Amino acid sequence: MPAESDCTEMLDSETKAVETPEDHAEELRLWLRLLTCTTLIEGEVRGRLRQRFDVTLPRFDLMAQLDKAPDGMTLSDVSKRMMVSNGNVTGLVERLVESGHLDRRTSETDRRVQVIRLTKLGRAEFRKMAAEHETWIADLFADLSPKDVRELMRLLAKTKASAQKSAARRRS
Amino acid sequence: MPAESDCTEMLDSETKAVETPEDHAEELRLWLRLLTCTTLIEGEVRGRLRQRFDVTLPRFDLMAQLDKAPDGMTLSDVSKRMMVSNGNVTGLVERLVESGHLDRRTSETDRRVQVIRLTKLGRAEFRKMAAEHETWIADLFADLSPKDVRELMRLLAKTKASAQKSAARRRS
DNA sequence: CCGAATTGCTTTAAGCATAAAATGTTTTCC
DNA sequence: GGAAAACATTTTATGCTTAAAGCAATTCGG
Repeated sequence: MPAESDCTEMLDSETKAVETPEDHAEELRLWLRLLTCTTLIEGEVRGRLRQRFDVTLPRFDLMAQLDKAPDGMTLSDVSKRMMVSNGNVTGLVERLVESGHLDRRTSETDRRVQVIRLTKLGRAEFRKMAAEHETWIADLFADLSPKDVRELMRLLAKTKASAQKSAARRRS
Repeated sequence: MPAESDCTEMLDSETKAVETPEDHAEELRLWLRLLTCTTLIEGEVRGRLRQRFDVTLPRFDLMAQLDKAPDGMTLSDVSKRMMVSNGNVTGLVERLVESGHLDRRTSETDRRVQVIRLTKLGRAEFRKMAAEHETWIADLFADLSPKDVRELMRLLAKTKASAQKSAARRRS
């Protein structure tokens, strides 16, 4: 048995007598800060999309996914990529088909599958929005140096991997 | 006129003839990664809160705010702290009062103001949830070294400041 | 004082989001 | 071939979220 658990150990959850509840306040503060940053930027982007283009963020996100897939995507693909529930996509697509931005058809080889893609209108509108959107993001991150950006990218990649591992751990 | 704008310049938005549209792909990628991380972790926390305590994340967040304010808070305070709309808080509070977790009363000095605080039940339940929640967060960030955590904190602070500045710039 | 902002909150209408159950389709595997 | 499992999507029930409009109480400027 290790004298001191100096870092992360699986043992904690398996050895019975863990006396020190351990202090995870730093991680908690980090999580709250991460959340604050995201909420702040997301709210800003949402507001600008609404003001300038009268479009919602989820609609924009969905169109962004489709813009990268000229041959279309299935609803499941979209759902995975956007990390939202299946049912959510159904409604979102419904409204975007309604407004003429999306085209939806049943796959010919598998009648369970719906393939959606941007219409000409949808693509044109998205491109316009995306160009402006990119400048907003650049402005929101304007005070970060290129080095900061690189470093953040690296640390967030590490964070993502860590979280995915933890999520997988739970599911198993 | 500077020969080359080698970094961020206000000039860009003021001098008419900016030929190069500039490449902000890095910032865009950073934003997407930030969003992915947050969504991933948030979804995980949401799921665990639901499974273990049958509580939603917004409810938990609201209780967390109140736990830090033994004398209670006004709805506006809560709304600002949580960075959500006023109307949102109204409904959340309604349901939490209903379930006996919150106590709400009209301020005696200003009858527009509603002061809410945790009930004994609310506080007890929150403390139980918070303790477990902290271990989840620790686990989700487990692969980050203490140095990584510090560095991320620093960079996110910088990011937050930058975004706030940009948001203020727009509002003015 | 008193009308005009301002403030704090609620309501409304629309849309977003989830989990879980239901529906129809295709595979799998005896 | 045919039951059972797996799959893609939709439906259902509930709750969250926003922007904008509305209401009541307070404060401000003349």
